[in-house]
Amino acid sequence: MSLLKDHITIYDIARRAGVSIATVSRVLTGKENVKEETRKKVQQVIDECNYEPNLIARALCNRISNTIGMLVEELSNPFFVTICNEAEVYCTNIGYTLLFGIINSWLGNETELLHIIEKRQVDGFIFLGGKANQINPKKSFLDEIRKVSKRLPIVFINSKLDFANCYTVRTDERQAFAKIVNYVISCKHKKIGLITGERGFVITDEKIEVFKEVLARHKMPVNEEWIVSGQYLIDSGASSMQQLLDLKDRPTAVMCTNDTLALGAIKQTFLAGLTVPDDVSVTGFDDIFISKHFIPGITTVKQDYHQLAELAVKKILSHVSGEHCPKETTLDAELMIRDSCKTL
Amino acid sequence: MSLLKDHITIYDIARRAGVSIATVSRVLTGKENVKEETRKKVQQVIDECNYEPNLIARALCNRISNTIGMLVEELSNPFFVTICNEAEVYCTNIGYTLLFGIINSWLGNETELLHIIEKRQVDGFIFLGGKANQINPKKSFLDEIRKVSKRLPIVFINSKLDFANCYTVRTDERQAFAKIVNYVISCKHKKIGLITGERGFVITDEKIEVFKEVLARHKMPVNEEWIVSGQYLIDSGASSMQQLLDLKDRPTAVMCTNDTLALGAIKQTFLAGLTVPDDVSVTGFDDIFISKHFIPGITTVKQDYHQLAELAVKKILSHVSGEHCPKETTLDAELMIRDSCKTL
DNA sequence: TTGTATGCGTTATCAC
DNA sequence: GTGATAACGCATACAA
Repeated sequence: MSLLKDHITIYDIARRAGVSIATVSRVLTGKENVKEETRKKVQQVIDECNYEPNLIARALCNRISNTIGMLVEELSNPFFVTICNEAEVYCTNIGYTLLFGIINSWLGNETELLHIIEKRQVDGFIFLGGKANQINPKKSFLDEIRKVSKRLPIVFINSKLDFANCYTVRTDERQAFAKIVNYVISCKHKKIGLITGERGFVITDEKIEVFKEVLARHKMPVNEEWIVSGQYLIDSGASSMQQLLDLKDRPTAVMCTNDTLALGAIKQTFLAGLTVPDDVSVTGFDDIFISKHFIPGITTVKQDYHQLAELAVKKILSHVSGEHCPKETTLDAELMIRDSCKTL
Repeated sequence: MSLLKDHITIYDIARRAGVSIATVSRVLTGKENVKEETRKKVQQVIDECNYEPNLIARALCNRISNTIGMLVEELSNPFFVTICNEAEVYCTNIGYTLLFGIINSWLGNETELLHIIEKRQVDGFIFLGGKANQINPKKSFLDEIRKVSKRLPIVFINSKLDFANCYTVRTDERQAFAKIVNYVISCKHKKIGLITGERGFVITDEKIEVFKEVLARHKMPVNEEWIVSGQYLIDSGASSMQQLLDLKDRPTAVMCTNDTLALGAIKQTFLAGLTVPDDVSVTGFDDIFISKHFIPGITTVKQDYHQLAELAVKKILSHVSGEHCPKETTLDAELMIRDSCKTL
């Protein structure tokens, strides 16, 4: 039985210091005035005892837990992990703690996971991926989000739901993808293919739109046969690529809507006995950590992971402390030119 | 001000159901007897109101938070992430929540991070990597762990510290590494090199020992020049490989103490104009997700991520509930033969 | 400047 | 089988 943790409490400190618990609490929070002399004495006792306030008790008392729920689609995706990492580090530094919920791995549904975490009295939620990323989320999901958002602030990373206390931090993916499409075109490619993940998601459909728009702007025809959609998995990227390679008239450059797909596409190209970028150029999106180490280094677009994460947390904090903060913040992305796409 | 969350409490339920809060609490916990009729009535009100008990209050009352602190060295390492993912999912399913602390990214030191998390009244700690993995951790660190372990159970994944409430779940890395060394030898390689991460860590030094032992058992001489140590980073694996390639008499197979190093080693081999496995064979350890997708697929050893994570959590639970549980559990690993190591 | 008393939302120990 | 009531550890309004 380890229940008996016989922790030191504020009462112990008060007794040893010869003051009331109110005074101890005052030096703890540092908000109210305490005579310097007594403050010192109390602080000394605190140090001697290695006393640490019980954050659970404090949370119950304050109705603020200094805790944020983070619902992330999939930790196995390097893009998501990096953001979680950044968010976690930032939170730790400001005395917050993240409670993670991993959507895809959880057997129940997304809103159920939301409730499980909400029971722990988080001060807000951050959404990264998941249903919030769908073009047309189910009404039941939207209703639930709307209800929760009445109680707590919610921040969406790279997606957007327009309810009262909902915020968004996102990369301007339209602009970012336009950037890389333009780059590929500038490499003199006339026959450009596109491999995507699941349709019906913002991160997919937006890029398909942009792809077509930019080609149109350059008076280049869009060959629908060269746009192949699958899932956001390496194997899916591979099979999509094979599909393109099998074409009689195949593209000289294949763009992918994320790096995971590009990884699969490049792999498949090699397996087919061809080389990237000599036989076919490939590009990605996100700049996950392995992209610069892959062979060849993947030309892609780098999102500002750090800002994405930090701003998401900051929006929650602002909301909680009653400060005004913009509902939506958009970030730029950077084109990372490496070796997987060559100039013809 | 969102402080006013006007949550529904157990009092509201009690009032609406016409019973006392004690009765509501009874149906909530389900431990004590309640007349079926009143139980139904109360449950109905609970459902109608979508009432969810406040876990913060419950934790304060029970002195059990249903929360576990997980200190992980580095979330950017795919090996660690996978374990965290597994642990998180298992915890969610049993009503627990993990509080992560990311050691390397945290500016302070490891024990400070430990205290930050302990303030949240976690029921135990899981350590993954970090100083616990060192062969000779500093005394100050050991003292701190010993102190904390008097209050809370601690589980080490793939490392071991021998204090009262400390547990260990680990892959038998000695046996596992011996397995792959034997495999490489069985591929007729006579000249085998070894690339490692930082010395002074269990995961490194143990493998070096095993490497030498197995070679000796096969009456093969150990060439110290072929053992090159660096850090557990892709770039380090790359530069170590270059060092080996620069040798007049170089090995035909290069083993790495983890997959990250193998990634770098293979990359560098290609950059040097050579190919894996035709010019040099390479092996890894851990089987991170990208290893099977790399070109060539990396021959490596797969740890049982799922068991590693689940058993760690279970040991905490057992300890908390006063059940006996073995101090140490050892798991087997599986040799994953792919394409990066060929038979001569 | 400091102390007393109350509340935060539960669970658990008593009585009844 | 059920209902008061006292913890749990802290912050704070109000008094002194």
